[in-house]
Amino acid sequence: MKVQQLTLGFSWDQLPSSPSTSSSLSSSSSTNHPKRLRPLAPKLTVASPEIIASPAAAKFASRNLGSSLMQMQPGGTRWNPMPEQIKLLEALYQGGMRTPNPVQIERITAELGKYGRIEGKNVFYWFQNHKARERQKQKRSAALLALAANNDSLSSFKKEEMMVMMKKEENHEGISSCKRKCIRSWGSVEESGAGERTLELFPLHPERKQMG
Amino acid sequence: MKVQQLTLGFSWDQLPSSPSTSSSLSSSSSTNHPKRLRPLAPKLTVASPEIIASPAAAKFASRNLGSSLMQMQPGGTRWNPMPEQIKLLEALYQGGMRTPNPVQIERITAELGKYGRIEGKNVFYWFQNHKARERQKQKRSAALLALAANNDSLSSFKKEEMMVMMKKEENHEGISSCKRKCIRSWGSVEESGAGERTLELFPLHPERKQMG
DNA sequence: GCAAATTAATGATTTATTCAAG
DNA sequence: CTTGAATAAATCATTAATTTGC
Repeated sequence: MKVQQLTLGFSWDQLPSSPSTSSSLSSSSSTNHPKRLRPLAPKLTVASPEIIASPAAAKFASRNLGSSLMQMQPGGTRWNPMPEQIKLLEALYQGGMRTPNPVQIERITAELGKYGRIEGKNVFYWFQNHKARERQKQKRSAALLALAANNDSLSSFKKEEMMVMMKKEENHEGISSCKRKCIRSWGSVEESGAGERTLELFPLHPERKQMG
Repeated sequence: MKVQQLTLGFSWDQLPSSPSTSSSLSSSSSTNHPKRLRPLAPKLTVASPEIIASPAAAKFASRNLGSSLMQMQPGGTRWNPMPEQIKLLEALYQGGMRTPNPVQIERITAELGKYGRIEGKNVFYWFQNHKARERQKQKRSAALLALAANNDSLSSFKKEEMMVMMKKEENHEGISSCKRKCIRSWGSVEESGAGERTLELFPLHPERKQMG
């Protein structure tokens, strides 16, 4: 059934302000979505009691190493990333950076040095580890799925977590490659009396996420 | 399962694809097109017959939907927006529109149809893509700004060690297959001090498979 | 100047994530 | 907790634009 013949007055000035709530605007505009908190995120406790107080002090310290006074970190040797550092690194990672070249690492190190002692190798290792552990996450859930498929005892894991992971894998593995395609279609088909409809891809009720 | 076909009273219908417009589109007063002209002109005729088939139609076929006739459009290429269309869409975007609802999409489609063949899905995709890619740009420029804020200190780390490890990492990515593209994408070490050309901090296609 | 080869841009699809009603 | 609805992110694919060798 064609919905056509929109012989409306149609002034473009009205469009941006949707006549009916147009709530989708509110959810996606410039307001950054602060990643909903995830229950399972370990969140990497960076803060230990002996962390360097201010970024400036940290920077100064990083420039003037050699004094034993500067060895304020517990182990004394390992890089302990500051939250700001993690933030920038993850931003870069999400921007697509995987294996930065030396020039890039130098720049990143220089920037991160504002917030705490850091060397280029730390940056390099961080990318290496982050990349690898992202892959590990994927593989772990796949392995768990395989386990669950063959073994129903499953005593050592919580079943809730298992089900969550299985659900994630469902789309990839459960549905075979040939089948998971194309349930959607845009319906370029002529009307021709055919009963098939296209998948509704747009909210019929744009007011859905209208909530205070 | 997750997605299913809904039989709702709303479906996207494309504008009447005036079959005779191909010549008029390409030849009419097209001197004003600074970029992207002629949506219907096939560039090369190497194609075997099935290339013309649109993926949506193929999927549709694979899914047993009776489909007495599902002839795809003769000019079954993807939508290639006219400058006027882009101008209007960008105006709407800047006006705040991000995810237009079906009614809005219908109106926009009707309006843009004055300048060339277009369907509702094109409008929908345009907003989705534009929104996503504006976000990407924002992220990247933000990270670049953060990095550019500091360039004074150089970190101390062993470049040679890192290069060895990087080489290990890159082995499986088929760098050798691409000749000089990688130099552009990843930057080269020796241009560290030369020129003020902005170094690309992000690979264009980080995890992409090698090009054919 | 020109086509072939390549690159960058972006249209179109698919997959993963989020939210909250039931 | 499960599931439907919607969207964002990632990916695939095609085309305009650019480069390159003659």
